Parts: sequence; structure tokens; C-alpha cells
Amino acid sequence: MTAVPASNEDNSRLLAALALALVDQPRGTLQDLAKAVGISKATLYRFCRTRDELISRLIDYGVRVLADVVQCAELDDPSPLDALRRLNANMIEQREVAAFLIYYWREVVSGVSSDWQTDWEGKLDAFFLRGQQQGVFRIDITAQALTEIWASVLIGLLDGERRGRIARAGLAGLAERAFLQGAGVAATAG
Amino acid sequence: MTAVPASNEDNSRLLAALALALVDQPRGTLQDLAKAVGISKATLYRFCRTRDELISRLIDYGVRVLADVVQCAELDDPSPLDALRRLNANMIEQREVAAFLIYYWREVVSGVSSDWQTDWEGKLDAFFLRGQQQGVFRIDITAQALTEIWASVLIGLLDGERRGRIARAGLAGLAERAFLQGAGVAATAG
DNA sequence: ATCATATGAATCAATAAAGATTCATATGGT
DNA sequence: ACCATATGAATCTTTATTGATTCATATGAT
Repeated sequence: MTAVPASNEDNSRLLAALALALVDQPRGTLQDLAKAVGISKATLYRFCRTRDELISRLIDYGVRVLADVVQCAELDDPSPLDALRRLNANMIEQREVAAFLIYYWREVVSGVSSDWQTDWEGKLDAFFLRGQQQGVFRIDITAQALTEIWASVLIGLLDGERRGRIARAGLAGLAERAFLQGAGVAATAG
Repeated sequence: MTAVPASNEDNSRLLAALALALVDQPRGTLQDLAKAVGISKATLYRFCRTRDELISRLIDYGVRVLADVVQCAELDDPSPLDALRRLNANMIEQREVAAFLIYYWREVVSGVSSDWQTDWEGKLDAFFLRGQQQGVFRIDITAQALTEIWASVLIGLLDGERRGRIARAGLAGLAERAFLQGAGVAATAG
């Protein structure tokens, strides 16, 4: 199984929408957020009594989702490039949650799931390190930096797509080319 | 002249610090922000009476700074790679403002300087397009996408540096390699 | 049709933050 | 030492947001 399975209780839709709304308007009022996801303030209240509860719930959810994203990418695949493709596809599929978690990274650190962060980063770091050892990823950039670059390219492209600057179709391929090969032409860039 | 000149009235320091603080804690209270930059709430109040005023002032400042960043990079240089190097160096130098503006992009759109955005993006788009026409940048990625990728790589690396995941030294070179050549090894990535 | 449940609109009290002011003190130039 | 100016701490009012409740209505299953 390579795709991230959908959650059972279908809060997933609502949670993803709320994640997106919170990234769009981090300082928006609870009413703003409710309106943004198409429910009333009262219903949002019944879902989460306080803003803190909402955020920590989204963080918990996001942590699970991104853990699944990594899990389902099967990073231990003998072919790092295949694993990377699955990783990209899964992240793009979970774009709202991904954007939210990267946005609220700081609160993840101080929150309950304080060491999940190191887990997630650690798994990616390890993945890129393995790829480096196999000669697939360049070694003059640290594995940690590769993780950062990979994440920011993906988030940046997804954001560009939301702003209408980048076409939705072919995002996965675009991300892959941008991350793996860069913007330069081989002869010039070398 | 290739470096971005410092502002005359030395609000620059304060403005940059405030920009950083606002990126760090977007929902921070005015008192939080004041403390974060080492001044009292009263002084911050004298500097900007309202939060909106503070933000629009930072946006104005940021717009000017980033315009200078682009201006001083001399993007019409016959060698796009040299121009890109200056662009990177200038952006890194103005990291706080850069991060702030990209973070508050949305408010730039709705604000006064509504068309500056298109100017700035437009200039970068045009720069990458020229580079593509010269055969320096790859043509299977749109110039707009190149702009997005370039910006997110830079911001992502700067953010990684702030979080202590990436060494400060060599950031410029790292950004250049990551953006131009990508993470893959030539033979494999092709 | 009936019932249970979910939702929305509106209201309200409690709270937090913003906006504004005062006064005492520190700082820097002459 | 003296003055002008800038800053900080504390206070206060006003405003906005939160957290909570009520009631009327919609929805869906049986």
C-alpha cells in the first residue's frame, strides 16, 4: 500500500479545511475560520471548545498524517528515487496538513508531541543520508539541508499553486525535477 | 554598487527585528513583540500606534528593501549566474525582511502596494525568462515556477538556519547549488 | 409522520488585547 | 551640572474575541 489511507471518522475533511484556513489567516477569528470552512461558529465550538484545543487537535492529526506520509512512502525502498516519488505524491495529496504543520512547527516543538518532530525530520534525514551513501543524492549538501530543501520546495510549489502562479497538473513531476535536478542547465550549472 | 545600502534613519534595525518577531510569533501580543525586540510596549506604541500601522509600515519598508535587493542585483547583467549570485547574497543579507514579506504576502496584495507584488514577481519572472532564453536556466519549468522555487529554497534554507539545522557559513553557496543543480547526482538525476 | 440529532443564528458574560495616558527615570549632548 | 529627549513601568478605558448558552430549524433514519 503506497497511498495514505483516509481517516475513519470523517473529520479528515473538516480538519484539512481548518488547517488550510489557519494557514490562510493565522490571525483570523474563530468566526472567520468557521466561515472559511463553511460551518457556523457554534458548530466549530462543538468541534473544539477553544482555539488551543483546535490547534493541538490539528497538530495531533497532522503529526499522524505526516507520519503516514512517510510510512507509506516506504523510504527503505532500495531505490531512493522511487521512494522520493511516493513521498512527493503523498505530501501533495496531504497539502493542507503539510502546510499547516510546517507553519505551526514552533508549536509542535513546545507541545505534547515534542519529539515527533525529531522523529519525522530524523526519518527524512536518514532517508537522504542513505540516498547519499548509494550515490543518488549529492554529498556536498548535508542530509539535514536536503530535508529542508525538499520540504521548502514542495511547500513553496504548493503555495505557488494556491496563488495561481503554478499549474496544478504536473506538480509532482515539477517538484521532482526542481528538487533533483535544479533550475540550471547541466553544462552551465556544473 | 552591488550591496543593498542601509537606510538613513536607523529604523532599519528595529524594523528588521520587528519583522523577525512577527514571523516568529505571528499571533504574539504587542507586548510580546516589544519584548522580543527589546523595547517596551510604550516605545513600540510611540513607533506605531496600532498593529495594522506596524504591519503596513513593515510592508512598505519590506517592499522598498526587496526592490533594492532586486535593483542592486543588476538582473540585466549579461551573465545571469552572476546576477543570481548577487540576488542570493542580497536576499540573505535581508533575511528578516524577506521572510516577513513572503510570510505576509497576502496582506501585501490587499494593501496599498497592491501592484508592487506583480512588479517584484514580474521582475524575477522576467529575469529567469531571460536566463532561459540564454540557455542558462532550464526551459521545461516555467519562469514563474522558477521564481517560486528560488524564493522557497532561499526562505527554507534561511529558516533551517534559524532552527539550527543548517550552518550559517556557506549559506549562499548552498542556496546556489541547491537551486541550480538540485539534490541529485548528475548521472542519476538525468 | 415522528423522533433523534446536528446545525445555525443570536445573545451574553468573562476575558484578553489594543489603544492611550501619566509619571518617573535614564541617556546624550552642551 | 543642565537641559532636551527618549524610554520604561504602570495604569486605565475601550474594544474585540472568546467561551458558553439558548432556541428555532433543518436533516435523516425508521
